[in-house]
Amino acid sequence: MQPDVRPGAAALSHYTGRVRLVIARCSVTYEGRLNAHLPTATRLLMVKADGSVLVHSDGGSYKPLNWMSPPATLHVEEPTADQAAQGIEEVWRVQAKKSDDRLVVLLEQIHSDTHHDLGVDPGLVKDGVEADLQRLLAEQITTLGEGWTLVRREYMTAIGPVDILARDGEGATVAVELKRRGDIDGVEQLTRYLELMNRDPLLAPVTGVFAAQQIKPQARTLAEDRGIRCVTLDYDAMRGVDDAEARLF
Amino acid sequence: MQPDVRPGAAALSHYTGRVRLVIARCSVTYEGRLNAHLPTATRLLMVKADGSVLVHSDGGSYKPLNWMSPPATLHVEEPTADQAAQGIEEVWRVQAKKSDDRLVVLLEQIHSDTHHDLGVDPGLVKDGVEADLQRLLAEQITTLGEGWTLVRREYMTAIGPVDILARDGEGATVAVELKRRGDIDGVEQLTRYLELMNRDPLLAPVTGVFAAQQIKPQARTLAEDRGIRCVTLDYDAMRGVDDAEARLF
DNA sequence: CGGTAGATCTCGCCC
DNA sequence: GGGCGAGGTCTACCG
Repeated sequence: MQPDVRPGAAALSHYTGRVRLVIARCSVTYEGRLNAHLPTATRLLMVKADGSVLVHSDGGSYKPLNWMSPPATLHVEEPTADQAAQGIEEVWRVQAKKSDDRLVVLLEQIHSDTHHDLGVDPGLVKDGVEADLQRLLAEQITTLGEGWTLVRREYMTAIGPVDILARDGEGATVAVELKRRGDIDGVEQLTRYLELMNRDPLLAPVTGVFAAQQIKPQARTLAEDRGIRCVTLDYDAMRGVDDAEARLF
Repeated sequence: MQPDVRPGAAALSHYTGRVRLVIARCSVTYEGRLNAHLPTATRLLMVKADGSVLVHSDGGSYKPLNWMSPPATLHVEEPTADQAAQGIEEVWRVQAKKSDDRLVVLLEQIHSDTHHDLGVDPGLVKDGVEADLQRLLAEQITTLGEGWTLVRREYMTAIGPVDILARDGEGATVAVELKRRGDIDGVEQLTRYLELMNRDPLLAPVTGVFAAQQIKPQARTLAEDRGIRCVTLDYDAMRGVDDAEARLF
């Protein structure tokens, strides 16, 4: 297996500052693309070196209840007399640098406040995303039929790139749209490409193949109604072939 | 302004357990829908009461470098002799309960390990999402033209709900698709609705309006090519009208 | 439970 | 920087 190591993968993680963790009873207000408010409760506040702030509760998923995206600046203020009378100990104003989005945190009881050095992160190495599927299918294009040949991957058109352009056993042109999960959007996308390419007398006629690890029934129905062939791909099997071929060299 | 308080908003945050925060030098491997690996570095590990684990670096945005979604179970193991020889102090195996997704964390140096009680979170109150825009446009349907009237919001069809169904000044039926940001997907969505509705002799002819706070050039081109009118909405102005009307009562 | 569509989407790429 | 597409999308809603 060849992991898809992208040089940019680590580029966003090169901050070398410190992370600040605060456990506090607080209320939080976001004003920007929408308005969002969190009533007072005890939460985890994470402040990263780029000024971004994450407000987490115990539960939910990886998405914070409320947050400010980087780059941003955190200003810590003393409470006003009124705020102090309500038990507020600190006021955080987090201002986005590239918009007027802002996050205000009113901290009532600070249970814990720590800083930690994390250093540079080497970043994530991924394998098995659509790009890997595309590489494998391009290498194993005869999966789609005997005598098929690859024209090219990412064939550019005026409205975007066709995942794979190929020729079938009779030499006819085929546009292949590839998805991990095939749903209606992918069929629409392929349909737009086919309409455009079939208007080009140098390319027409072009037929379509919708290939995915899993194709939803509604997407299959729509595709077949439009004369688009649906193919379910077995990623593990394709990867197995890839590994077997690699061992030959 | 009437905030859109959804009773379900807090439903996911009712866990009353503790959050565990660990700062440690570690490597992380995820195996599931794809494979993803993090080489050794110092990171923040967050373990929530539902067994979910978040691996954060200092930087990026709110998305963790790697994670396990709830519900999951965390098993903490002693290192094998080999692992101990490599300096590994603890092995975490995080297993998803509803799939065979798993996350393995090898902890080499644990700098900090704390637990915190957060309690129940009341959840987020939002205002300004598509639902709010839809309510405002339905109330101010004459924004789209003199003499226009509302038929109904969320008009159900066989393939999904049309955001707003209205009649223009001449009494002709109009389907309105509403977006905060209008791109090509929204045009495709409206096109599917229009095709379906225009096959129904009781409804046809139905024309389309694509309304959004911002419409991307490619989406506008596609829409106008299909005879769909594009309207840019001013949410602040619409909210201002709403507030002014509210003050009359 | 599955399907659809929204999101302060985030993230990465290409122009 | 904008546009576009993918995502371990996540999340809410509706059948």
